[in-house]
Amino acid sequence: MNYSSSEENYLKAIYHLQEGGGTVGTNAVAEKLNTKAASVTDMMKKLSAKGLLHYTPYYGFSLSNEGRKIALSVVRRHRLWEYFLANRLQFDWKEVHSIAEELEHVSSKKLIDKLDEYLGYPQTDPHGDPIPDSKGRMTQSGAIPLTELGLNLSATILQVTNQSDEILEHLKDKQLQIGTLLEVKKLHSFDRSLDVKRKNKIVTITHELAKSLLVKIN
Amino acid sequence: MNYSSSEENYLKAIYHLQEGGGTVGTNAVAEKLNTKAASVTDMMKKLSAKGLLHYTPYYGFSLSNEGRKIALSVVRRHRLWEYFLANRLQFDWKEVHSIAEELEHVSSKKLIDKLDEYLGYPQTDPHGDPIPDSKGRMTQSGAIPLTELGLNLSATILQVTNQSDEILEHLKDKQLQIGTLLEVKKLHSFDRSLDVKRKNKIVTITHELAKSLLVKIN
DNA sequence: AAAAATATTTAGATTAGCCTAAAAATTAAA
DNA sequence: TTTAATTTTTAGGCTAATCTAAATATTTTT
Repeated sequence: MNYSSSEENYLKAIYHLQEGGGTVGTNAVAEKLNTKAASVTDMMKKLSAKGLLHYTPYYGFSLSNEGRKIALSVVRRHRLWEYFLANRLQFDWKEVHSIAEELEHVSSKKLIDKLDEYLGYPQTDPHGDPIPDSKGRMTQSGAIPLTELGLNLSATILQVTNQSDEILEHLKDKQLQIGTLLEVKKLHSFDRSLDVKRKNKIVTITHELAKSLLVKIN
Repeated sequence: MNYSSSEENYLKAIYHLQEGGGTVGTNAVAEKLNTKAASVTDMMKKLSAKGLLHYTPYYGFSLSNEGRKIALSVVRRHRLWEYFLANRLQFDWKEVHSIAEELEHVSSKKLIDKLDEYLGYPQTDPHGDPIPDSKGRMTQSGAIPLTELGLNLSATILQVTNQSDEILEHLKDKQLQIGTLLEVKKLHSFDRSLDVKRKNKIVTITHELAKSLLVKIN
């Protein structure tokens, strides 16, 4: 019933890589967790022996129901702590991720449920990502990646899915944040970059970056 | 500059066992941490190699200045989290210890300093133990063990130094808590137990228990 | 002060999590 | 469809933290 930080990290990584469905490969997990493929294979054997994921050698893995349940509870802990850090302790939203990576492994269920209550049952973390409730349910909004937003449609940034320091820094530079209103004005086919209008200014965004910005049409 | 949870636990244990001065033995540490003497010896070699404690084989160990500094920072984290759990998340003071044992190993200094600020720089945790400030200083009150309180002197319970679940349960039963006013009315020399008056009731307390209750004369 | 009891250390294993290098399987390219 | 490139797994090692059992010190008792 209790899992090591390492096991939890693997389950969470696979959960994020699955993103909806399909299977995940060894290298993808290794890259996400900054380990080597051989280490991943070791852990996959252990986790599948425990029934937390389905594993076919050379083919890939996907979470079992039990595995997804655990992954969701880790995601819940992570995002609640992020919310706490940003909204109560006044951390900058760029700093919260790495601290939450540690806090998320403190396993008391009662702690997390009481924290949730104390925070007023927030729906999303400071990055706009939805927070699973104590039963693992998430209220999913109609979010789409900015790459799929039609021209001249007014939309709001809901979520940043890729949270590398680089991207966060970049967003700050461009003054794009959760809640920012924008419209796509032009699409450059030669490099797939986008010209985006916010207030009266036009900024250019690479396809890479646009992929990790989830927006909602107003 | 960064220590494992295990190393931190050993340093904290030795800190508590030293309690003012003197050296600490292998078995005492083993008992406190629920490990075996051989494990303690192994760790003592490592910690003394790192300069965190003074170690003479067969004689004992005591913290170096650097070791004490680390121990104090762990104690600080522990007690701040206890305070947070009890005063913000409404945990019963008996429950906070074990959760804080996990939280205390999240190492971000900035996190702890911001938490301290958020909580309003509390002086003591829910057990009445003083919380070291960010420089490791503690404001020590004139606390004495109940065993040393004179007869018929009115005093207040300040602190419970031994926090086993058993003791905490026992205190709840006897309705003794931080802040409770009491007087020692009688001392039974044959078993060293004490008759203590709180409000109008007299309760009997073993010498064992009295040792771990720190009080302050009013 | 010798014997007995206790405390501490050493020797040798074990487990989890990770690694490198080599082997095997799969997929892509010629 | 054979060869080349890539991906994944296996084999064998390493470190931190733990353990048991045996050896060595120290302390206490007689």
